[in-house]
Amino acid sequence: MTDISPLTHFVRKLNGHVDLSDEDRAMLLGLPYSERDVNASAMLTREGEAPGSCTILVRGFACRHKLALNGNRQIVSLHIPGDPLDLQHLYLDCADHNVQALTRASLAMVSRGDLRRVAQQSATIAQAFAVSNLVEASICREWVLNVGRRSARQRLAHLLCELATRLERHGLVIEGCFELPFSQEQLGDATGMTAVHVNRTLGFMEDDGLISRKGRSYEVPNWTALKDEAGFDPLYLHLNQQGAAA
Amino acid sequence: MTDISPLTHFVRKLNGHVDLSDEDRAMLLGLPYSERDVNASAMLTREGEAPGSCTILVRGFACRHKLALNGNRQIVSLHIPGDPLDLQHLYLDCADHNVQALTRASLAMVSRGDLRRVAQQSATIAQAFAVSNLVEASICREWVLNVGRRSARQRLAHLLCELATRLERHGLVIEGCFELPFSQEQLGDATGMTAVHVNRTLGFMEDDGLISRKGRSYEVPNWTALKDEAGFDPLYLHLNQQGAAA
DNA sequence: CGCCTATTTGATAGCCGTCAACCGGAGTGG
DNA sequence: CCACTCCGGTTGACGGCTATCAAATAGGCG
Repeated sequence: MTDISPLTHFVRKLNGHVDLSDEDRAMLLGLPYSERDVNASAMLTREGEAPGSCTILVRGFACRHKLALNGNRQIVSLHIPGDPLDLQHLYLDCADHNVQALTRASLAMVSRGDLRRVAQQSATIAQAFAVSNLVEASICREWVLNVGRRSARQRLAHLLCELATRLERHGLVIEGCFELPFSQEQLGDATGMTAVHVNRTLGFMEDDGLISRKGRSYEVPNWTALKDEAGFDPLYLHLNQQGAAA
Repeated sequence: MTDISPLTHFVRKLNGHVDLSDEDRAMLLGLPYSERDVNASAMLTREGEAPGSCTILVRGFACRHKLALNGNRQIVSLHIPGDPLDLQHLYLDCADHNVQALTRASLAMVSRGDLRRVAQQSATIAQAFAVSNLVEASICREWVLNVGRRSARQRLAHLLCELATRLERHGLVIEGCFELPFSQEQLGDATGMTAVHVNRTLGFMEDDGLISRKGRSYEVPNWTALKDEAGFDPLYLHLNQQGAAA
């Protein structure tokens, strides 16, 4: 398979969940899609809407978020290239959260009908979709733990571990360095903290040598130390089944 | 269908997610199962295990929970009669959380093979399983918001609203009264608070007339007031599609 | 009646939110 | 080229919500 299809990362992700056959991969890579570029902070879905087609994040970062009464925002998941952004709408008609781009992003729009079709033609693909949704749910459970029962420093450490692990699978971590194009306010919205406290806490973590930062790129000199600090166990990411090339 | 099958509540719940045909309901109610009674706080699944069969909660209450490094526990979901407890293990091999009974409970154990079979025979049932998992994920997202961005009082108010709404569908709320057989420590584990603070906060809510309590039974004199306090919008429960009798 | 658990209440400490100000870089327009 | 603006990051002071520690009370079950 050529590596230039916008769906490559998506297929690679699915292949990490189940063992796709060559035909499965071909079928997925052959899905008709239209590309769409959006600016940073573009709203992709609003709570209560019924999205028409399914979106796959090709380039850039996005999040799901919900709002409390007082306007406080809570990010409930972060998404990297290759992540489907509304696979759940194959089965649910109404969006229960907002989806928003965090950076400039490229999207591949695939029709629900076409996705349903490939899922009907291949039980393995259907299972891959199911697993994708279930892994998202597992990550969400870990976030409840993160936000509910860990200190500010542990929350951030854990988030960094998770994102690094997920990015690594797409080759986006090089020698412990990776780029997280999130503002500190966004990091706070993901961890249930204020931007000010994110700033301070990252500063302390840097003082302690857990991380080093330059702008929004992060370097982790000692992964073991960071993971121990966070209590990070990648089990919940369900990556055990290593997929090969897409 | 007779109303005495242990699977009745389960089928009714699925029927609330999709429109099951009469044959679908008959197929589900005809699933072979073995019943099992467990004591309060019995562990049903442990993180890291690979459950053999699927469990449906027939009577009593249960929860999923995870532990932080320091031993702090976070309950990530609460379950009432009719809820499947490991439907996700039709697709995932490894449990990413613990499942534990909170009261004495009756379980219906169904083999993964049998469940897979009915899902293959009826696309509607397969969809119902998918929706069940997705609704659980939606509830989990709401919990992230709850724990991350709401005050202690709002968290408890929201939890009460959610549980009352879910219980109501099974006829377990009578004139604003319902029974929540959870200790205050468990309520704290679900909302990211300590038992002491749960106690105080419930006391203040009672002082303010939002709820009244006798032991572990709760009465809500004014639902609108409680929902306003919590910022409760039942959209995320995806109950729009009202199922009829099971 | 006695044990054990859950609930309740009090006192204290600390993490984190809030408010506010300042700084720095990127983009814009004169 | 420089001034201006804006947004994000940084730092400080202060307060409040909630955790922690501790002890007393109540309730369930043998």
